[in-house]
Amino acid sequence: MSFSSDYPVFYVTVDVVCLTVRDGVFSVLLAERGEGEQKGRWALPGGFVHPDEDLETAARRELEEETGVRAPALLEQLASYGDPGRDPRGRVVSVAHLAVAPDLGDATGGSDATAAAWVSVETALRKRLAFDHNLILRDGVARARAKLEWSPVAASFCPPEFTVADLRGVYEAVWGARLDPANFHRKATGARGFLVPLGRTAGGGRGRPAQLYRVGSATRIHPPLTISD
Amino acid sequence: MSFSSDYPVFYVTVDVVCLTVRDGVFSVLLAERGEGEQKGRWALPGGFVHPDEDLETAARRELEEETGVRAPALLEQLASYGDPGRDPRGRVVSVAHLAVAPDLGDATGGSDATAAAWVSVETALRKRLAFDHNLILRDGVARARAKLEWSPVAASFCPPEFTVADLRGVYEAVWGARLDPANFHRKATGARGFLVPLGRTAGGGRGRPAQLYRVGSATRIHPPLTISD
DNA sequence: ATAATAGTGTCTGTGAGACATTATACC
DNA sequence: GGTATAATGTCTCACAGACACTATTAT
Repeated sequence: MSFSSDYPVFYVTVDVVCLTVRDGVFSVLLAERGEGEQKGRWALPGGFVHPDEDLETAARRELEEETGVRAPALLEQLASYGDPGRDPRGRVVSVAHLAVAPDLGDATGGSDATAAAWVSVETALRKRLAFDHNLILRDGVARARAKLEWSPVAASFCPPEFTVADLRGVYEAVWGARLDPANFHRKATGARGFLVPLGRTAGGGRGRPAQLYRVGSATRIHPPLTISD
Repeated sequence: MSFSSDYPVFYVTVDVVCLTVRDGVFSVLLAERGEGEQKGRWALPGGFVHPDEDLETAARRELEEETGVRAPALLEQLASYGDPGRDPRGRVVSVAHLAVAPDLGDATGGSDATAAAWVSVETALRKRLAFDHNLILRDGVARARAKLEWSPVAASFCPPEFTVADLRGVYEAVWGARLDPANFHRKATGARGFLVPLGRTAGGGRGRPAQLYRVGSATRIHPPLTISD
């Protein structure tokens, strides 16, 4: 280091808003805090960035260590939270990330034996989470809802092969709205580069079997799937 | 502080991508670095966050100290940049901000006597800026271009009272595209809550005098002003 | 009058939403 | 056949883009 010793010093953490849809319920991954500050309170998974680690790597590592969730389909930076006093132990800036995963079943907890659980977003927002994690969660949820309109992020909530009805279920759960199946089908399959048909059908349903798709390479879906005004 | 002494320690800075439109040219505010690291190279204005200051306040302070620009019409967080090695002096995380200001005339430089100048975005992106500021600038420009579609941010590039032609000039400069004046007029004035007519006209132009407007209270413009496909 | 810019009208194509209709499975 | 879901077709309305046209100023 070549900074003089009177430069202000900070601690930097990452926190992860990890979202999924489980049985039609829009859910977020929470970890119960063990020993130390805010013990026993629920919080977003996260922790201190290591000295030689970039921010995204730290987010991925903390997510797995605290909750056992590996390799989410999407992980991107959300925003940073650095108000003085947001952590009573010192000056901590947290770089929050947004992760999206398909339904992975119950959370097992991570290698450091903290408890982890999927909680419905509605419930989580009503809880009193640790630090400023209510604010971070609100921002993450808002980002996810907005991104559904113009990005293929909905497919990140689904397994690699999925039906149009699966995808519609994601939109309905995240937006908390009912969508017309017929119009949704036409719009989703018509958005260029969004869905790639696999030529096979899904079994197990009650009616006519649905085509299977995988997500295409487009980074924006066009025209966007607008949430009804 | 109650962290044990072996927690990793970081320095936290803010950098500001401050954008404007000057005589039809989409421009960014750069500062020439004085003594110290990367001396003589152009950089985004920014600096270290003070111990008791929140991030947005720090961004506002650094912008004024280094360039003399006060109270931009918009200042919001952009993203954080924290790769190990992005600053050779130590582990520095920079929280970048996006600012938008109307044309303020030539930059005078700030109280600490560094040089500051408005540079066309095109030129700035071709320069080799300090640290990872080329990346930050790219991200800021992309954010601004995207926000024009659905937010009233274009008005932040204008003085408090402006004409529809002024506003169109912002879109054309930022997007680098020509827009049909007739259709733009209909869309801009038709977007609910975007423009508030003042009932007065602007003088000085060559043709029929244009109505003056101020920006409305809407946070999203609807329907959006889409950039032509 | 001419030029220049502001602002409106009109036409056409695309897409959204409502909803009817057909297709294909299980019971 | 009855029911459930997938997928397509049809109709109407709103809006985007192209562009003709009118309005109001300066020279």
